[in-house]
Order: sequence, then structure tokens, then C-alpha cells
Amino acid sequence: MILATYNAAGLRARLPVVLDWLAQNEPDVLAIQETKVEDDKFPTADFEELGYHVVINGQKSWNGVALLARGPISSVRKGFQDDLFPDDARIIAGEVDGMWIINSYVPNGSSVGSEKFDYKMRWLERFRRYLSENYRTDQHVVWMGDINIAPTENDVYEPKRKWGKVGFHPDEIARLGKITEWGLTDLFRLHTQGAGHYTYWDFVIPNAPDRNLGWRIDHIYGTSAVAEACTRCWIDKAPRTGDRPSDHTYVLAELDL
DNA sequence: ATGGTTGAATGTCAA
Repeated sequence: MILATYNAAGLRARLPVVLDWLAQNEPDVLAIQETKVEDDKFPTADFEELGYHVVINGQKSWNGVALLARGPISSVRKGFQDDLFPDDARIIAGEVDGMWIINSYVPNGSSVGSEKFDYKMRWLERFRRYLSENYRTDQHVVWMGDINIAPTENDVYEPKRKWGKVGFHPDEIARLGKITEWGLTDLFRLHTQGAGHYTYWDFVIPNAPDRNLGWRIDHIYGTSAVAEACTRCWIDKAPRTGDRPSDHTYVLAELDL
């Protein structure tokens, strides 16, 4: 089974290249973030024609997540289902082939000290509680998506300069640590160590992909049974240097399940 | 010092 995650940065603008990539790579599951489209405008039929089941949690202009799978998707859950928490379209979860898949678009945080940064901190704390309220570590649970946090100095270019900025700040990393301590393993780091393996390159930095000025902020996590079954986890950088790129690219994981 | 690009909008915000 192949899992993949991709921040599309606007799915309608990205649709041709996403459909091409899907047809070429045929993952069993694809988690998409930043679809930036309302549910009634989502291009569901295009994905169904490629043989995917589609569930979506969208909103106008911003955020928006989708889960695609070759098998049926059941027990679909959108967001925190929490009246007290601001409800951006950032989470869609469902069961596929006995695996519990959580696709999330973690808030960007804008800049340290801003209201949006505080929202990111509270969102991460709420997500930790969401995990233990809805899942068990003895299940096959996958959490993947745009995490918007570089967990270590190996996960961002010029880490000394970036330390303490949004995306590589101790308060973010501590909260991500609380989440993974629940029982999740970063599948990419099971197989690959060292710096320079990035999933996102800023549009505004000239030739950022060629210069590899990027961040590893798109992650696939799994509970112990998933981690034990993970035979490969890799980044497909080609879409970032091809036509009409998103600023992110795909992360994939192969599970022997 | 606060540039530069892109998407969803059609102002300007968010990233």
C-alpha cells in the first residue's frame, strides 16, 4: 500500500498536474491540503474517473483538505467537531482498508508573536487531545499532511538563521513532540537521515528548488504497527520543478500491509 | 531592510 500527501496550494489551479501525477504514481491513498475550494466546486468527478473515492472538507478561498483512496473511505470525520474551537477546514479523517487516516493542514502561524501563531499553538494542543479522544495507539493510525513545522535543524535550510522563526520555533517543536509522544513515528526518518531532504520551497526565493533552499514540513506519521510495516518513505521532488508547481511537493510511504 | 511569487479573489489577504 502506497500513501501520499501533497499541499496543492489551490487545487483548481493545480488540477491538470495533480491528475497527471496520480495517473503516473497510482498511490492507494492521497491526502491533499490547501484545496482552497468550496465543496460544491470540488472537482470530484475528475478523481473518480481515475478510480478514486473522494471525501472533502473545503471552504471558500483558504484551507480545505481532501482524502482520496482506491478503496472505500468510511467513518469520515471532519475537523475537531468541537463547538468551542475555531473551525477552519483543516482536518479530514477516515478509515481505509482497516487503517485510520488523518489528513491535516496545520495552521501556518504567520509570524512568532502574532495572533495566528497563538492559534497555531492552541491548534496543536487541541490536536493532541483529538488524537487520544478518537484513536488508540494499538490501531493502524496514519497522520499525514502539511505539518508546517520543521522538527530538527536537518529539516530546514540555514537552521541557525531560521531558529526561533515561525516553522522552526521551540514552542512549535515542543507541541509537535507532545503529539508524537502519544505514539507516532515520523516515517521519513525511519529510513533517511541527514539534512537537505525538503518538501517545500518558498515561491518568493528565486530558484529555491534548484538551490535547495527548502523545508521538510510535510510529514507522514504512523503508530507502531504502521511504522513496523513501512518499507520506504520518500520525497518526489520532480513536481516542484515541473509545470505549474505548488510550493510543496509529494511525500510517499510504502507499507507492507 | 520586509524585497520577492502564487492562488483565490477582483480588495487584498494568506502563505
